[in-house]
Amino acid sequence: MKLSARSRYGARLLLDVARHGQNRPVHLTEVARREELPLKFLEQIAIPLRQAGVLKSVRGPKGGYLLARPPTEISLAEVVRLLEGEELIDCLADASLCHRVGTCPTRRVWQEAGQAFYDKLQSITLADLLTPGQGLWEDTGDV
Amino acid sequence: MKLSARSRYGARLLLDVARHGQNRPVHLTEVARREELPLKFLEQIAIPLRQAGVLKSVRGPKGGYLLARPPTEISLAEVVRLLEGEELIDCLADASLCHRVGTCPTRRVWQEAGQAFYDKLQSITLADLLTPGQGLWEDTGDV
DNA sequence: AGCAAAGCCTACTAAATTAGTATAGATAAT
DNA sequence: ATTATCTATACTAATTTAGTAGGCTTTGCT
Repeated sequence: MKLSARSRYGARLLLDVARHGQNRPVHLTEVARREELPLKFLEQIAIPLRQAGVLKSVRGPKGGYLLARPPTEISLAEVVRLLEGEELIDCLADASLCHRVGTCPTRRVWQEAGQAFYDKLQSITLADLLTPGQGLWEDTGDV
Repeated sequence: MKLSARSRYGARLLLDVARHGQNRPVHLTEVARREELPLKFLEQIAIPLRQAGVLKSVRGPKGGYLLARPPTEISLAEVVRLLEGEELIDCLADASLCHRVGTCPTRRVWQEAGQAFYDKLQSITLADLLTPGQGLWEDTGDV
């Protein structure tokens, strides 16, 4: 149970685009350099984010990526869900995997824990990460 | 990001021991049969649970496992932490993996989300799973 | 028109993790 | 003693994740 590099890199990609894409498209070569992440991997990560309407792209020279929406309207939950593959728990993703579906009391537990995870991410937007120090979410958990 | 079979099986193992280990040790052969799980895998899972004082064992014939504490005092968080390997996020587990540690605003997000996940599991005990339908935690989330 | 800089897409490979098996040993009831 | 059970380590196979490669498409610039 590890958060994948796709999600981690995806968040950093979006953050980088948010920071540098105010007035112009940001190309991935830049992001790869600044964030020290592999370009080809970033290209793969950008695609579902664009398809889902989180990023928008400009093709051709001087092209690149921009946020498709204001950073206040992009939650981390959306990003992780797109990149992580929806379901955290196998026996929830595919009921046929386990014929105990109807009675197994543990399924419910996993479902709730996964929900709690995503609920927390839902409450954090890109904008919160752009202005650290005065964040809305800074006071919610003592870790 | 998937919950591992170890955690899922571990929870079922404990539940089975809780149900059948009232008056006698439960041996893993039984559990394997009832829960349709591989015996050898269960043996591996039982070890850290015993070492952590969640299960206790009786060796020799008529031996088996018992809960080391009442089911009200065994939270799912403890079980998952023992079986899953502590940290959900690589760059939190080992700071040397990323030299941006000091400044990267995303680390904090992952930390909080992981915390939310474990907080939810912390609130659910084995006892809650033993008495479904009137559960303390049944009303907390609408999924 | 044509070159070059970008994104787009698919397929492949390598590394790591997870799931499960095998084998050998320790302990204790009978 | 024998046998049923837990204990421990090492191994293997399957799956997933991370990353690479190559070629295609679009479009600004000259």
